[in-house]
Amino acid sequence: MPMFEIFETFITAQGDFTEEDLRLLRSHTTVKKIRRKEFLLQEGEICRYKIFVAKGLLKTYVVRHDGVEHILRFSPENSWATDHESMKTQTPTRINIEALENTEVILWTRESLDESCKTVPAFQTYMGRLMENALRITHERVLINLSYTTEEKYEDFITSFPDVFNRVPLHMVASYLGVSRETLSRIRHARIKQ
Amino acid sequence: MPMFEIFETFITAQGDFTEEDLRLLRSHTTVKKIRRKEFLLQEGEICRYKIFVAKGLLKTYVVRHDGVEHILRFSPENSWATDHESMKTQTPTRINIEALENTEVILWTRESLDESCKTVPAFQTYMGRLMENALRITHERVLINLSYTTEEKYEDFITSFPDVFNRVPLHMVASYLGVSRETLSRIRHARIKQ
DNA sequence: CGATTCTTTGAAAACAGTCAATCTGTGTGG
DNA sequence: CCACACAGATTGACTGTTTTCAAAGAATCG
Repeated sequence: MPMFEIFETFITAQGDFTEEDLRLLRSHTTVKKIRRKEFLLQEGEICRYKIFVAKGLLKTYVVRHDGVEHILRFSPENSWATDHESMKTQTPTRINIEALENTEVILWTRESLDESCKTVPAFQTYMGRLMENALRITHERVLINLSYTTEEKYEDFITSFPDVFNRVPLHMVASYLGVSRETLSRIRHARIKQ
Repeated sequence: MPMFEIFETFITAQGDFTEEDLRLLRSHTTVKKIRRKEFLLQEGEICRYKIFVAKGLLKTYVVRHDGVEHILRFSPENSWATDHESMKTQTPTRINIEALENTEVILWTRESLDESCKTVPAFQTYMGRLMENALRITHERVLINLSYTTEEKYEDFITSFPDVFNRVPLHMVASYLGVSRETLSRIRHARIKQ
């Protein structure tokens, strides 16, 4: 399926979009294919795009002073990635967005995103819901960080993101959960034996 | 200063509000005084209000099955509290909102909030910014949870929320950070000796 | 195959949680 | 004013978990 049609199928399920809406959205975006290990955003840059993943998988992460990576988010197909703050305030980002697989994305610049929201009200509504969801999920993640044991976090990840779980190496799950790869390996081992 | 005027002063600094806007907002809200240890929301209820704190201090927290409390947020004056999800979907909440001091609040119901957004565009704009900020702060908190040592989390709390820090007992800071009160006590002790 | 990348394992050390006892400060009522 | 209760903070001893480091074992890819 052509890349933009994937997006059309997705967005049509999220709200009431007319043919004209879809045409407008298409005119505001560019599509891009990137290969595994390529970056869509790197620390120090100003974030230029809001990214829709039509196919493939992205990881959003920060690198600490000592070189340790912390994964903030995985974005598989039909999900989004960006640094909202850097894009909005035009300040350098601390985050990196990298493809874990060969990936096809649809890109909005700040201007074209504004334009899309202005000319396609259903898109603006969807963007609002997207932000609400992001906030809900992030709140949930804070709560999980505070109150779950490492085993529970691991369980939760598997059930919450099964599609991601079986496409990424274990050490990235560990990075997402905030534990060492060794610990997660041992937890998985103990779990399997049950 | 009368309670609603505190809100007027605050909101006027956040956007362009006319006298008429402020009159409309006032007509959509109710004000309330609650005493220390009283609740504005309890687990199992459906959240009825979006809360602006004009004076005092609220804590938002969940209670785990084993009775352990996890504080999600402190809301001192000029900040907000609610369970957005429960309010939007009219489902029972898992969270509690309790006053840590005698507190004065301004309340919007779901209907009056919609009405305020519809009739006062500057208010809707502000609500959008409020959500963006909430998301930014929550993302930052996830990152802190993942990458900071307990000492660093404690430091960060002091500098990020100095006003809250010196109004709440240490064990609540511990609950917010996700460590035991004993550990935080020892960390503080070690810190003071430097 | 050779080179990465990823995972596992063991042992030691660092860290945090738990439990129990004590200490401190605050405010209340007699 | 004192005694007491109460909430909060601290401390020590112990336990349990996680990290770290080092080495070795799979698995994958060009």
